[in-house]
Amino acid sequence: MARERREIKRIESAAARQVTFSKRRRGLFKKAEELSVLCDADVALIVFSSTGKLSQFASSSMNEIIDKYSTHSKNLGKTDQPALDLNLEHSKYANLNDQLAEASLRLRQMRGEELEGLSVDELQQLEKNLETGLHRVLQTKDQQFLEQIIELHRKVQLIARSILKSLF
Amino acid sequence: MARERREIKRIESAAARQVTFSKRRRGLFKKAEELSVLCDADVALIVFSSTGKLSQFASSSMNEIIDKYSTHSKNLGKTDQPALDLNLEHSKYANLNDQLAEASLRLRQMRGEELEGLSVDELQQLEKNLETGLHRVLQTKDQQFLEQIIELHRKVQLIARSILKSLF
DNA sequence: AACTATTTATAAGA
DNA sequence: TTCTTATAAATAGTT
Repeated sequence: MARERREIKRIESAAARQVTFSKRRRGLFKKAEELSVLCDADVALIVFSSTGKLSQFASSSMNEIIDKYSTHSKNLGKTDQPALDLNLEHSKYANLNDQLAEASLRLRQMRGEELEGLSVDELQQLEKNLETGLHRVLQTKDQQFLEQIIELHRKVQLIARSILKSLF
Repeated sequence: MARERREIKRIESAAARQVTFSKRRRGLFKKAEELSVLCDADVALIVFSSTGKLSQFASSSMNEIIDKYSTHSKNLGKTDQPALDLNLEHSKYANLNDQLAEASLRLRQMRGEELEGLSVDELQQLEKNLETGLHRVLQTKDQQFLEQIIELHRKVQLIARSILKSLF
């Protein structure tokens, strides 16, 4: 909604994604609050950024709304109630475990390990990711070197000046 | 945002409130989805109209997000923890969560994102890992190409033989 | 539900 | 991150 229309798909650049996230999150929370006030609605909004940071809004109490939600959606549910909490705890844990296993595998594969099961297409995707990553790392490293050189230059000049001053 | 600016306070007329609720609810859900897609965020939105009707949106699974929310907010929470087991469960869970966050960060860094905090030494280590990984991926890909070529050769020969046989 | 005059949100740039 | 500004999008009141 601005200088240019933006297609609704994942923003690849992490920096741009972060900027857009900040701006749109603010807008979304504002609209959520406005809806709750204008229309006397009960609204809960939970947002986790891609880096895992939590933001939340609740027009009343978050727990209250979540409870209300659970009751509502349970009406259409099928799970019998006895060990629901335990099951939930367990599946939560198992799910997280799965995600961790997945992430570890990806990491090992980026290090060139456990490539046996991958198709040629998957290998090529991996290659592309590695090349992009390598390119960005090199760029960042160069940038840091450059900054250090500039800083050193600055210091040398300062020293030179103070020597000159002390001489005359 | 239209013919006239509307003050953000409860709309007294039930009819007008209902109309505005419909329009704004649609807008809010659209924005919630856009944020989740554009910024790769996990978003959950629960709305109860003033008449008690439920609408919901979740970028992944509502239960999953609510679980994640519960764990997060428990970290800063005040609720007294009656059972020791729950604490144990929770710290296990939190620990796993930390590990996952760590793995995700490493993955993003291998893709060349979030390099800002890294020292030159860390960047060089990352570069070395990427080069090693890339080298191994290329080797594996070549290997697979080679195997496919050999397999094709074998098949061609089989076909050639059977054609020869059928001719004589 | 459709139509627009306006207000708001926001993408890009600084 | 914050500000600015041109433009896209949402929406209040009307039909």
